[in-house]
Amino acid sequence: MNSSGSTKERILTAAEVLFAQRGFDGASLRQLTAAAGVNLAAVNYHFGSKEKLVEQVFRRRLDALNARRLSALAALADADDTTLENVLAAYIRPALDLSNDDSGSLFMRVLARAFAEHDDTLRQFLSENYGHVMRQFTAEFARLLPQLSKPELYWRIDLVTGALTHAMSGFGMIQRKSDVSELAHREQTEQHLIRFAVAGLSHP
Amino acid sequence: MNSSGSTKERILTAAEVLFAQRGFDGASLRQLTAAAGVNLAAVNYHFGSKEKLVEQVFRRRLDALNARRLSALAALADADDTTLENVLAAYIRPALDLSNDDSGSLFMRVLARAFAEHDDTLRQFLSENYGHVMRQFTAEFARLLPQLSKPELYWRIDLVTGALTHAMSGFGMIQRKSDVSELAHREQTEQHLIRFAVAGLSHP
DNA sequence: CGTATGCTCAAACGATCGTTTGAACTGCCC
DNA sequence: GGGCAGTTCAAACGATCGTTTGAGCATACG
Repeated sequence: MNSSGSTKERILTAAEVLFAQRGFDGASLRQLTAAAGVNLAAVNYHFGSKEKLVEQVFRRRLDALNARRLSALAALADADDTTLENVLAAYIRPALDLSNDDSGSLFMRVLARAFAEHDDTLRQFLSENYGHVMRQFTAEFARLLPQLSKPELYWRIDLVTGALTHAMSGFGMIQRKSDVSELAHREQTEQHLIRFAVAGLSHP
Repeated sequence: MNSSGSTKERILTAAEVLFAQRGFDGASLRQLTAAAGVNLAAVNYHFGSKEKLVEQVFRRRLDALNARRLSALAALADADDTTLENVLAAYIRPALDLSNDDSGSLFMRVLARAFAEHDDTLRQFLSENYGHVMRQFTAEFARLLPQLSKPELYWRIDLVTGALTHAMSGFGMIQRKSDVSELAHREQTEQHLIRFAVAGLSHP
């Protein structure tokens, strides 16, 4: 049982863990509130419903994640340094940083689950609130890869997104070896993802 | 309500549709048996439990899918024609063919859901029954890409798997245009996936 | 001190879940 | 026709779900 922070924060943190482990439907409010060390009724009191709790779990992480992505992208434009590698890094690095945060590490899995569940309500929420981020990065890719037709570019971005979502949510078999530091592993991971994405986006 | 085939077949087909739409937990036996036009108790009578029904849904499709993948790979070896493109086609084409089958088209989504759900029971079942297929293809990739270290190769296969799973389960935004035939669209898709995978696997 | 406000609590609500039961129905062999 | 194995059926079981309720507790303000 978690016992630090406010009731709301404890619920959000416990929800993130349990949603990642068992899914949105699979994690019950009784398990969740027990893990958070709060009363069952606290969820409906503070969030209104389970569905609104799910939204808040996304908001807490995605607001920070996408703000960092956009500011990293803006920093590249300011420095006149918008190479394909750098734009990809602006997209990938904030997500990998999140994986370092002990409680945030599970969030990418929650996100991947949301994609897999095809829940229209959730997809619409994500599209409405964070679609502009993807649109901004897509525009940058289009500028950097002018030789690609629109459909061709969308195809490649779609495939790269699939690969990154898969990898960052920890589906794969790649695990950190004990003789590699956490920092070194993250930088290795970042380099793998970026080089793969560059190849996938810009191949002839 | 479906009304063709035996009770078992009707249940399996309805289950595939509903599992793809609502997930394994989200689809109830009552919805499922109503859609199949059979009695609620028929699932437990014919399959023993809901969990065993899930296994059978996978078995029915994966047995055929992986047999076709392996025979396509064997055909390449016989013809002495094991290029990277051809090996990837042997893996991808049977899955895309499945997407054409009206009732099979949802199965790749079911498979992607299974990945996302991180269910240990299901993952173990898939690994035990179909792990040898992935191992055989991995060995072929290792032979065709001798310049890559083992970890490097695994990284790339992992990322390619993510991209293909994502794309083939229809997560992406790519839809067939009305002025493109179904056959032409599938061949375009296949070419996109193969060229992307070749780039991701063999980039310098 | 009194009371208003924000929060927590145990308990209960109705709904829905997977599963089980025992009777009814089917087609086939003796 | 009588009996039998295979299958279908409506009904019920206990468990668990999200949500609601109303009493109780805390803290701050007049």
